[in-house]
Amino acid sequence: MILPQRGTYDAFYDDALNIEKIERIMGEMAHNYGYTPIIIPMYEAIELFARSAGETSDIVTKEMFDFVDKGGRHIALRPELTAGVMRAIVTNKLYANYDLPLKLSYCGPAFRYERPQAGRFRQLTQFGIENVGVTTPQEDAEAIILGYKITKKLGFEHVILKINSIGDQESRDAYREALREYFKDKIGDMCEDCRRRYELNPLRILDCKVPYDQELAKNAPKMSDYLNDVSKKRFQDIINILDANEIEYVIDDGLVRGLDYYSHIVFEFHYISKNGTNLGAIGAGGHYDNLVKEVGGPELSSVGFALGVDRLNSLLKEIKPEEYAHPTLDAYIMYMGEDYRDYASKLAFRLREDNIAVDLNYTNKSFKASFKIALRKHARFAIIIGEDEVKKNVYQLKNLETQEQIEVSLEELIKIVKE
RNA sequence: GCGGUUAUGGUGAAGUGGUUAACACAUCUGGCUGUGAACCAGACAUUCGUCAGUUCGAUUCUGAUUAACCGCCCCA
Repeated sequence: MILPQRGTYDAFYDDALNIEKIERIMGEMAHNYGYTPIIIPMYEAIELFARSAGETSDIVTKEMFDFVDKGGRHIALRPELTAGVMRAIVTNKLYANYDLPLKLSYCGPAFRYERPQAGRFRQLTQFGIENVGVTTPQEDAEAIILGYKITKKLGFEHVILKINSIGDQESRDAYREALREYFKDKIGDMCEDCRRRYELNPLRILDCKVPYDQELAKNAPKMSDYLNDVSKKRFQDIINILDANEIEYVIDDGLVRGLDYYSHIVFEFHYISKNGTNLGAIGAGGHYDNLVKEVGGPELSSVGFALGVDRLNSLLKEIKPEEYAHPTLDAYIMYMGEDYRDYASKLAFRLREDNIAVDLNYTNKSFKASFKIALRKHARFAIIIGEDEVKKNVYQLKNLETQEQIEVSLEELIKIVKE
Protein backbone atom coordinates (compact mmCIF):
# COMPACT_ATOMS: atom_id res chain seq x y z
CA MET A 1 0.00 0.00 0.00
CA ILE A 2 1.23 3.44 -0.84
CA LEU A 3 1.01 5.76 2.12
CA PRO A 4 0.80 9.53 2.00
CA GLN A 5 4.17 11.21 2.26
CA ARG A 6 5.42 12.24 5.66
CA GLY A 7 3.78 15.38 6.97
CA THR A 8 0.95 15.37 4.42
CA TYR A 9 -2.66 14.44 4.88
CA ASP A 10 -5.89 13.97 2.98
CA ALA A 11 -8.96 16.02 3.83
CA PHE A 12 -12.41 14.84 2.82
CA TYR A 13 -16.04 15.09 3.79
CA ASP A 14 -16.35 17.30 6.89
CA ASP A 15 -12.72 18.40 6.89
CA ALA A 16 -12.68 19.35 3.23
CA LEU A 17 -15.93 21.25 3.54
CA ASN A 18 -14.72 23.14 6.58
CA ILE A 19 -11.40 24.03 5.07
CA GLU A 20 -13.28 25.48 2.11
CA LYS A 21 -15.56 27.35 4.45
CA ILE A 22 -12.63 28.82 6.38
CA GLU A 23 -10.94 29.91 3.18
CA ARG A 24 -14.12 31.48 1.90
CA ILE A 25 -14.70 33.46 5.11
CA MET A 26 -11.12 34.71 5.12
CA GLY A 27 -11.29 35.72 1.48
CA GLU A 28 -14.54 37.62 2.02
CA MET A 29 -13.19 39.46 5.03
CA ALA A 30 -10.06 40.48 3.15
CA HIS A 31 -12.26 41.65 0.31
CA ASN A 32 -14.21 43.81 2.76
CA TYR A 33 -10.93 45.43 3.74
CA GLY A 34 -10.04 46.25 0.14
CA TYR A 35 -7.81 43.29 -0.68
CA THR A 36 -7.80 41.38 -3.95
CA PRO A 37 -6.42 37.90 -4.39
CA ILE A 38 -3.06 37.15 -5.94
CA ILE A 39 -2.18 33.72 -7.28
CA ILE A 40 1.49 32.87 -7.54
CA PRO A 41 3.57 29.80 -8.36
CA MET A 42 4.11 27.04 -5.88
CA TYR A 43 7.83 26.90 -6.57
CA GLU A 44 10.46 29.52 -7.23
CA ALA A 45 14.22 29.75 -7.63
CA ILE A 46 15.70 28.89 -4.26
CA GLU A 47 17.60 32.17 -4.15
CA LEU A 48 14.32 34.02 -3.70
CA PHE A 49 13.62 32.30 -0.41
CA ALA A 50 17.24 32.15 0.63
CA ARG A 51 17.60 35.87 0.16
CA SER A 52 14.37 36.90 1.82
CA ALA A 53 15.14 34.67 4.77
CA GLY A 54 18.45 36.46 5.11
CA GLU A 55 20.45 33.36 4.24
CA THR A 56 19.85 32.14 7.79
CA SER A 57 21.55 28.81 7.61
CA ASP A 58 19.00 26.58 9.34
CA ILE A 59 16.10 27.77 7.28
CA VAL A 60 17.81 27.40 3.96
CA THR A 61 19.79 24.22 4.53
CA LYS A 62 17.54 22.32 6.89
CA GLU A 63 13.97 23.42 6.38
CA MET A 64 13.57 24.11 2.70
CA PHE A 65 11.97 21.64 0.33
CA ASP A 66 14.34 22.01 -2.58
CA PHE A 67 15.40 20.04 -5.63
CA VAL A 68 17.20 20.38 -8.92
CA ASP A 69 14.86 20.02 -11.89
CA LYS A 70 15.60 18.30 -15.19
CA GLY A 71 16.89 21.55 -16.64
CA GLY A 72 19.41 21.91 -13.83
CA ARG A 73 17.53 24.73 -12.08
CA HIS A 74 17.74 24.82 -8.30
CA ILE A 75 14.16 25.14 -7.19
CA ALA A 76 12.39 25.28 -3.83
CA LEU A 77 8.77 24.69 -3.01
CA ARG A 78 7.57 27.88 -1.41
CA PRO A 79 7.94 27.75 2.39
CA GLU A 80 5.62 30.74 2.70
CA LEU A 81 3.97 33.09 0.25
CA THR A 82 5.36 36.49 1.16
CA ALA A 83 8.55 36.20 -0.84
CA GLY A 84 6.64 35.05 -3.91
CA VAL A 85 4.21 37.94 -3.62
CA MET A 86 7.09 40.39 -3.41
CA ARG A 87 8.71 38.83 -6.46
CA ALA A 88 5.43 39.02 -8.37
CA ILE A 89 5.10 42.68 -7.46
CA VAL A 90 8.52 43.38 -8.89
CA THR A 91 8.34 41.21 -12.02
CA ASN A 92 4.94 42.65 -12.93
CA LYS A 93 5.82 46.17 -11.74
CA LEU A 94 2.60 46.29 -9.79
CA TYR A 95 3.98 49.19 -7.75
CA ALA A 96 3.99 51.31 -10.91
CA ASN A 97 0.85 50.05 -12.61
CA TYR A 98 -1.53 50.09 -9.64
CA ASP A 99 -2.24 52.47 -6.81
CA LEU A 100 -0.11 52.21 -3.71
CA PRO A 101 -0.49 50.64 -1.30
CA LEU A 102 -1.01 47.28 -3.00
CA LYS A 103 -3.47 45.26 -0.98
CA LEU A 104 -3.11 41.60 -1.87
CA SER A 105 -4.45 38.46 -0.25
CA TYR A 106 -3.40 34.90 -0.89
CA CYS A 107 -4.35 31.39 0.08
CA GLY A 108 -2.60 28.18 -0.82
CA PRO A 109 -0.19 25.45 0.13
CA ALA A 110 3.34 25.99 1.36
CA PHE A 111 6.02 23.42 2.12
CA ARG A 112 8.54 23.08 4.92
CA TYR A 113 10.89 20.18 5.43
CA GLU A 114 10.29 19.84 9.14
CA ARG A 115 9.70 17.13 11.68
CA PRO A 116 5.91 16.74 11.72
CA GLN A 117 3.95 17.06 14.95
CA ALA A 118 0.33 17.69 15.76
CA GLY A 119 -0.77 20.73 13.73
CA ARG A 120 2.60 20.93 12.05
CA PHE A 121 2.82 19.53 8.57
CA ARG A 122 5.27 19.50 5.71
CA GLN A 123 2.55 20.68 3.40
CA LEU A 124 0.51 23.37 5.06
CA THR A 125 -2.06 25.85 3.84
CA GLN A 126 -1.57 29.51 4.49
CA PHE A 127 -3.91 32.39 4.11
CA GLY A 128 -2.43 35.85 4.37
CA ILE A 129 -2.39 39.42 3.24
CA GLU A 130 0.31 41.83 2.19
CA ASN A 131 -0.20 45.56 2.21
CA VAL A 132 2.75 46.90 0.24
CA GLY A 133 3.75 50.51 0.10
CA VAL A 134 2.40 51.52 3.47
CA THR A 135 3.65 54.48 5.45
CA THR A 136 1.24 55.19 8.28
CA PRO A 137 0.67 53.43 11.60
CA GLN A 138 -3.00 53.33 10.62
CA GLU A 139 -2.16 50.85 7.89
CA ASP A 140 -0.26 48.65 10.32
CA ALA A 141 -3.18 48.76 12.71
CA GLU A 142 -5.67 47.96 9.97
CA ALA A 143 -3.78 44.78 9.11
CA ILE A 144 -3.75 43.69 12.73
CA ILE A 145 -7.44 44.39 13.07
CA LEU A 146 -8.24 42.44 9.91
CA GLY A 147 -6.36 39.42 11.21
CA TYR A 148 -8.03 39.71 14.57
CA LYS A 149 -11.51 40.07 13.09
CA ILE A 150 -10.97 37.07 10.84
CA THR A 151 -10.23 34.85 13.82
CA LYS A 152 -13.38 36.15 15.53
CA LYS A 153 -15.47 35.64 12.44
CA LEU A 154 -14.22 32.08 12.18
CA GLY A 155 -15.48 31.46 15.70
CA PHE A 156 -12.48 31.87 17.99
CA GLU A 157 -13.89 33.86 20.89
CA HIS A 158 -10.79 33.93 23.02
CA VAL A 159 -7.97 34.73 20.70
CA ILE A 160 -4.96 36.25 22.37
CA LEU A 161 -3.44 38.99 20.27
CA LYS A 162 0.16 39.54 21.27
CA ILE A 163 1.91 42.62 20.01
CA ASN A 164 5.33 44.10 20.40
CA SER A 165 7.50 46.67 18.73
CA ILE A 166 10.99 45.73 17.76
CA GLY A 167 11.58 49.29 16.62
CA ASP A 168 13.49 50.51 13.65
CA GLN A 169 16.99 49.41 12.69
CA GLU A 170 18.67 51.91 14.98
CA SER A 171 16.61 50.89 18.01
CA ARG A 172 17.15 47.23 17.32
CA ASP A 173 20.91 47.60 17.00
CA ALA A 174 21.03 49.41 20.31
CA TYR A 175 18.93 46.76 22.00
CA ARG A 176 20.96 43.90 20.60
CA GLU A 177 24.08 45.46 22.04
CA ALA A 178 22.39 45.93 25.40
CA LEU A 179 21.39 42.26 25.46
CA ARG A 180 24.88 41.10 24.60
CA GLU A 181 26.21 43.30 27.36
CA TYR A 182 23.69 41.93 29.87
CA PHE A 183 24.30 38.28 29.06
CA LYS A 184 28.07 38.66 28.62
CA ASP A 185 29.05 37.23 32.00
CA LYS A 186 26.05 34.89 32.25
CA ILE A 187 26.12 33.18 28.91
CA GLY A 188 28.75 30.69 30.01
CA ASP A 189 26.29 29.03 32.39
CA MET A 190 23.42 29.00 29.93
CA CYS A 191 22.31 26.26 27.58
CA GLU A 192 24.13 25.42 24.43
CA ASP A 193 21.34 26.81 22.25
CA CYS A 194 21.46 30.13 24.03
CA ARG A 195 25.20 30.36 23.57
CA ARG A 196 24.60 29.95 19.86
CA ARG A 197 21.76 32.46 19.92
CA TYR A 198 24.04 34.91 21.72
CA GLU A 199 26.16 35.13 18.61
CA LEU A 200 23.45 34.67 16.00
CA ASN A 201 20.34 36.42 17.27
CA PRO A 202 20.42 37.43 20.94
CA LEU A 203 16.74 38.42 20.86
CA ARG A 204 15.92 34.74 20.64
CA ILE A 205 17.47 34.07 24.05
CA LEU A 206 14.38 35.69 25.53
CA ASP A 207 12.12 32.82 24.61
CA CYS A 208 14.42 30.00 25.67
CA LYS A 209 12.53 27.24 27.46
CA VAL A 210 15.22 26.18 29.92
CA PRO A 211 14.03 27.31 33.41
CA TYR A 212 17.43 28.59 34.54
CA ASP A 213 17.77 30.64 31.37
CA GLN A 214 14.25 31.99 31.71
CA GLU A 215 15.11 33.16 35.20
CA LEU A 216 18.10 35.08 33.91
CA ALA A 217 16.14 36.47 31.00
CA LYS A 218 13.57 37.97 33.36
CA ASN A 219 15.88 40.77 34.35
CA ALA A 220 17.26 41.35 30.90
CA PRO A 221 16.88 44.80 29.38
CA LYS A 222 13.52 45.48 27.76
CA MET A 223 13.11 46.30 24.09
CA SER A 224 10.74 49.09 25.07
CA ASP A 225 13.57 50.94 26.83
CA TYR A 226 15.63 50.99 23.67
CA LEU A 227 13.05 52.27 21.22
CA ASN A 228 14.01 55.64 19.80
CA ASP A 229 11.43 58.42 19.64
CA VAL A 230 10.25 57.61 16.13
CA SER A 231 9.75 53.94 17.03
CA LYS A 232 8.05 54.77 20.29
CA LYS A 233 5.61 57.10 18.63
CA ARG A 234 4.71 54.64 15.91
CA PHE A 235 4.06 51.90 18.46
CA GLN A 236 1.95 54.21 20.59
CA ASP A 237 -0.06 55.33 17.57
CA ILE A 238 -0.90 51.73 16.73
CA ILE A 239 -1.87 50.98 20.32
CA ASN A 240 -4.15 54.01 20.33
CA ILE A 241 -5.94 52.77 17.23
CA LEU A 242 -6.39 49.30 18.73
CA ASP A 243 -7.79 50.88 21.89
CA ALA A 244 -10.10 53.17 19.94
CA ASN A 245 -11.51 50.16 18.11
CA GLU A 246 -11.80 48.09 21.26
CA ILE A 247 -9.37 45.43 20.17
CA GLU A 248 -7.98 43.45 23.09
CA TYR A 249 -4.27 42.77 23.04
CA VAL A 250 -1.36 42.03 25.30
CA ILE A 251 2.04 43.59 24.88
CA ASP A 252 4.62 40.83 24.97
CA ASP A 253 8.20 42.03 25.39
CA GLY A 254 9.51 38.63 24.46
CA LEU A 255 7.78 38.56 21.12
CA VAL A 256 10.48 38.71 18.48
CA ARG A 257 10.45 37.41 14.97
CA GLY A 258 13.10 35.21 13.53
CA LEU A 259 14.07 37.26 10.57
CA ASP A 260 15.88 40.52 10.08
CA TYR A 261 13.49 42.32 7.83
CA TYR A 262 10.83 42.98 10.43
CA SER A 263 10.68 46.38 12.04
CA HIS A 264 8.31 48.21 14.35
CA ILE A 265 5.17 46.23 14.99
CA VAL A 266 5.16 42.45 15.24
CA PHE A 267 2.15 40.43 16.32
CA GLU A 268 0.86 36.92 16.82
CA PHE A 269 -2.54 35.33 17.26
CA HIS A 270 -2.65 32.58 19.88
CA TYR A 271 -5.31 30.20 20.93
CA ILE A 272 -5.02 27.77 23.83
CA SER A 273 -7.29 24.83 23.14
CA LYS A 274 -9.58 23.42 25.81
CA ASN A 275 -7.54 20.30 26.45
CA GLY A 276 -4.58 22.54 27.19
CA THR A 277 -2.57 21.93 24.07
CA ASN A 278 -1.12 25.13 22.81
CA LEU A 279 -0.62 24.65 19.12
CA GLY A 280 1.44 27.80 19.27
CA ALA A 281 0.57 30.73 17.10
CA ILE A 282 -2.33 30.25 14.71
CA GLY A 283 -1.13 33.28 12.83
CA ALA A 284 1.54 35.89 12.88
CA GLY A 285 2.66 38.97 11.07
CA GLY A 286 4.41 42.26 11.24
CA HIS A 287 5.67 45.34 9.52
CA TYR A 288 8.69 44.93 7.33
CA ASP A 289 10.94 47.03 5.20
CA ASN A 290 13.29 46.16 2.40
CA LEU A 291 11.62 43.04 1.12
CA VAL A 292 10.54 44.55 -2.18
CA LYS A 293 13.95 46.10 -2.61
CA GLU A 294 15.57 42.81 -1.72
CA VAL A 295 14.04 41.15 -4.78
CA GLY A 296 14.95 44.01 -7.06
CA GLY A 297 12.19 46.59 -6.69
CA PRO A 298 11.93 50.02 -5.14
CA GLU A 299 12.09 50.65 -1.44
CA LEU A 300 8.62 49.99 -0.09
CA SER A 301 7.48 49.22 3.43
CA SER A 302 4.84 46.61 4.01
CA VAL A 303 2.68 45.04 6.62
CA GLY A 304 1.18 41.58 6.47
CA PHE A 305 0.26 38.44 8.27
CA ALA A 306 -0.38 34.78 7.58
CA LEU A 307 -2.79 32.36 9.22
CA GLY A 308 -2.34 28.60 9.30
CA VAL A 309 -5.47 27.13 7.73
CA ASP A 310 -4.76 23.55 8.87
CA ARG A 311 -4.39 24.59 12.48
CA LEU A 312 -7.48 26.75 12.37
CA ASN A 313 -9.42 23.84 10.98
CA SER A 314 -8.31 21.31 13.59
CA LEU A 315 -8.96 23.80 16.38
CA LEU A 316 -12.44 24.64 15.10
CA LYS A 317 -13.27 20.96 14.93
CA GLU A 318 -12.34 20.68 18.58
CA ILE A 319 -13.96 23.81 19.98
CA LYS A 320 -17.03 24.13 17.75
CA PRO A 321 -18.01 20.58 16.76
CA GLU A 322 -21.66 21.62 16.51
CA GLU A 323 -20.84 24.20 13.84
CA TYR A 324 -18.59 21.92 11.90
CA ALA A 325 -20.09 21.41 8.44
CA HIS A 326 -21.30 18.08 7.08
CA PRO A 327 -22.08 16.99 3.58
CA THR A 328 -25.76 17.67 3.00
CA LEU A 329 -28.52 16.90 0.57
CA ASP A 330 -31.86 18.58 0.09
CA ALA A 331 -33.50 15.27 -0.60
CA TYR A 332 -32.79 11.58 -0.93
CA ILE A 333 -34.97 9.58 -3.28
CA MET A 334 -36.02 6.02 -2.49
CA TYR A 335 -38.10 3.71 -4.60
CA MET A 336 -39.81 0.38 -4.21
CA GLY A 337 -38.37 -2.20 -6.55
CA GLU A 338 -36.19 -2.03 -9.64
CA ASP A 339 -39.17 -1.27 -11.85
CA TYR A 340 -39.24 2.27 -10.51
CA ARG A 341 -35.52 2.95 -10.64
CA ASP A 342 -35.59 4.81 -13.93
CA TYR A 343 -38.66 6.72 -12.81
CA ALA A 344 -36.81 7.77 -9.67
CA SER A 345 -33.68 8.74 -11.53
CA LYS A 346 -35.70 10.84 -13.94
CA LEU A 347 -37.11 12.74 -10.99
CA ALA A 348 -33.57 13.29 -9.69
CA PHE A 349 -32.43 14.83 -12.97
CA ARG A 350 -35.52 17.03 -12.99
CA LEU A 351 -34.96 18.31 -9.45
CA ARG A 352 -31.29 18.99 -10.06
CA GLU A 353 -32.34 21.28 -12.89
CA ASP A 354 -34.07 23.33 -10.22
CA ASN A 355 -30.87 23.56 -8.22
CA ILE A 356 -31.99 21.04 -5.64
CA ALA A 357 -29.25 18.81 -4.25
CA VAL A 358 -30.62 15.33 -4.57
CA ASP A 359 -29.25 11.82 -4.74
CA LEU A 360 -30.45 8.26 -4.89
CA ASN A 361 -29.11 4.77 -4.94
CA TYR A 362 -29.14 2.89 -8.23
CA THR A 363 -28.99 -0.47 -6.53
CA ASN A 364 -32.39 -1.23 -5.12
CA LYS A 365 -32.39 -1.10 -1.33
CA SER A 366 -35.05 -1.70 1.25
CA PHE A 367 -36.73 1.41 2.59
CA LYS A 368 -35.18 0.66 5.93
CA ALA A 369 -31.69 0.74 4.42
CA SER A 370 -32.52 3.80 2.30
CA PHE A 371 -33.64 5.79 5.31
CA LYS A 372 -30.40 5.02 7.09
CA ILE A 373 -28.44 6.21 4.09
CA ALA A 374 -30.55 9.37 3.84
CA LEU A 375 -29.79 10.21 7.46
CA ARG A 376 -26.09 9.58 7.07
CA LYS A 377 -26.06 11.91 4.10
CA HIS A 378 -27.82 14.57 6.17
CA ALA A 379 -30.70 14.80 3.73
CA ARG A 380 -33.49 17.18 4.75
CA PHE A 381 -36.22 15.27 2.93
CA ALA A 382 -36.92 11.76 1.78
CA ILE A 383 -38.87 11.32 -1.44
CA ILE A 384 -40.62 7.98 -1.59
CA ILE A 385 -41.79 6.37 -4.81
CA GLY A 386 -43.83 3.18 -5.07
CA GLU A 387 -46.54 1.67 -7.15
CA ASP A 388 -49.31 3.86 -5.77
CA GLU A 389 -47.38 7.08 -6.26
CA VAL A 390 -46.51 6.31 -9.85
CA LYS A 391 -50.13 5.50 -10.64
CA LYS A 392 -51.35 8.70 -9.06
CA ASN A 393 -48.40 10.76 -10.35
CA VAL A 394 -47.53 12.00 -6.85
CA TYR A 395 -44.71 11.62 -4.36
CA GLN A 396 -44.50 10.92 -0.67
CA LEU A 397 -42.38 13.70 0.82
CA LYS A 398 -41.09 13.08 4.32
CA ASN A 399 -39.39 15.76 6.35
CA LEU A 400 -36.64 13.79 8.04
CA GLU A 401 -36.34 16.21 10.93
CA THR A 402 -40.00 16.56 11.89
CA GLN A 403 -40.97 13.12 10.52
CA GLU A 404 -44.00 14.68 8.83
CA GLN A 405 -44.99 12.97 5.63
CA ILE A 406 -47.28 14.35 2.96
CA GLU A 407 -48.38 13.43 -0.52
CA VAL A 408 -47.42 16.07 -3.08
CA SER A 409 -47.30 16.79 -6.78
CA LEU A 410 -44.02 17.61 -8.50
CA GLU A 411 -44.71 21.35 -8.33
CA GLU A 412 -45.53 21.22 -4.65
CA LEU A 413 -42.49 19.08 -3.97
CA ILE A 414 -40.15 21.56 -5.62
CA LYS A 415 -41.74 24.46 -3.80
CA ILE A 416 -41.47 22.83 -0.38
CA VAL A 417 -37.94 21.54 -0.81
CA LYS A 418 -36.65 24.88 -2.07
CA GLU A 419 -37.96 26.79 0.92
C1' G B 1 18.77 17.21 12.25
C1' C B 2 18.65 15.12 17.83
C1' G B 3 15.97 12.40 21.94
C1' G B 4 11.56 9.55 23.52
C1' U B 5 6.61 6.76 23.07
C1' U B 6 3.58 3.91 19.96
C1' A B 7 1.78 0.59 15.62
C1' U B 8 -3.69 -5.43 16.15
C1' G B 9 -10.66 -4.93 11.77
C1' G B 10 -14.42 0.64 9.41
C1' U B 11 -13.72 2.50 14.86
C1' G B 12 -12.37 1.74 20.27
C1' A B 13 -9.49 -1.83 21.77
C1' A B 14 -8.08 -7.15 24.69
C1' G B 15 -4.57 -11.02 24.05
C1' U B 16 -0.81 -15.29 23.43
C1' G B 17 6.18 -18.44 21.42
C1' G B 18 1.91 -23.37 19.31
C1' U B 19 -3.32 -25.87 15.04
C1' U B 20 -10.55 -21.13 15.83
C1' A B 21 -6.94 -13.75 17.32
C1' A B 22 -11.56 -11.75 22.83
C1' C B 23 -15.20 -8.04 23.63
C1' A B 24 -17.84 -3.51 22.22
C1' C B 25 -19.51 0.00 18.65
C1' A B 26 -20.38 0.73 13.51
C1' U B 27 -21.82 -1.66 8.92
C1' C B 28 -24.50 -5.44 6.03
C1' U B 29 -28.31 -9.51 5.55
C1' G B 30 -32.67 -11.93 7.35
C1' G B 31 -36.87 -12.18 10.93
C1' C B 32 -40.14 -7.44 8.90
C1' U B 33 -41.07 -7.90 0.31
C1' G B 34 -43.95 0.65 1.89
C1' U B 35 -40.53 4.01 6.21
C1' G B 36 -35.32 5.95 10.52
C1' A B 37 -36.26 2.74 16.82
C1' A B 38 -36.05 -1.68 19.78
C1' C B 39 -35.43 -6.81 19.83
C1' C B 40 -33.74 -11.64 17.79
C1' A B 41 -30.60 -14.63 14.33
C1' G B 42 -26.46 -14.44 11.17
C1' A B 43 -22.16 -12.09 8.43
C1' C B 44 -17.83 -9.14 8.99
C1' A B 45 -9.05 -9.41 10.77
C1' U B 46 -6.59 -15.95 4.59
C1' U B 47 -4.27 -11.79 9.67
C1' C B 48 -1.67 -8.41 14.16
C1' G B 49 2.49 -1.36 9.92
C1' U B 50 6.57 -3.31 6.34
C1' C B 51 11.05 -6.31 5.54
C1' A B 52 14.44 -9.56 7.57
C1' G B 53 16.53 -12.71 11.64
C1' U B 54 16.15 -16.32 15.93
C1' U B 55 12.95 -20.77 16.36
C1' C B 56 10.33 -27.17 14.75
C1' G B 57 6.86 -22.97 15.00
C1' A B 58 6.59 -15.52 15.58
C1' U B 59 1.12 -11.23 15.81
C1' U B 60 4.15 -12.24 20.44
C1' C B 61 11.51 -12.29 20.95
C1' U B 62 15.60 -9.45 18.04
C1' G B 63 17.20 -6.00 14.18
C1' A B 64 16.14 -2.70 10.39
C1' U B 65 12.56 0.30 7.99
C1' U B 66 8.12 3.32 7.58
C1' A B 67 4.49 6.28 9.91
C1' A B 68 1.90 8.80 13.86
C1' C B 69 2.49 11.29 18.44
C1' C B 70 5.59 14.02 22.38
C1' G B 71 10.06 17.07 23.63
C1' C B 72 14.29 19.92 21.38
C1' C B 73 16.39 22.77 17.16
C1' C B 74 13.88 26.02 13.87
C1' C B 75 9.55 28.58 12.93
C1' A B 76 9.62 32.32 6.92
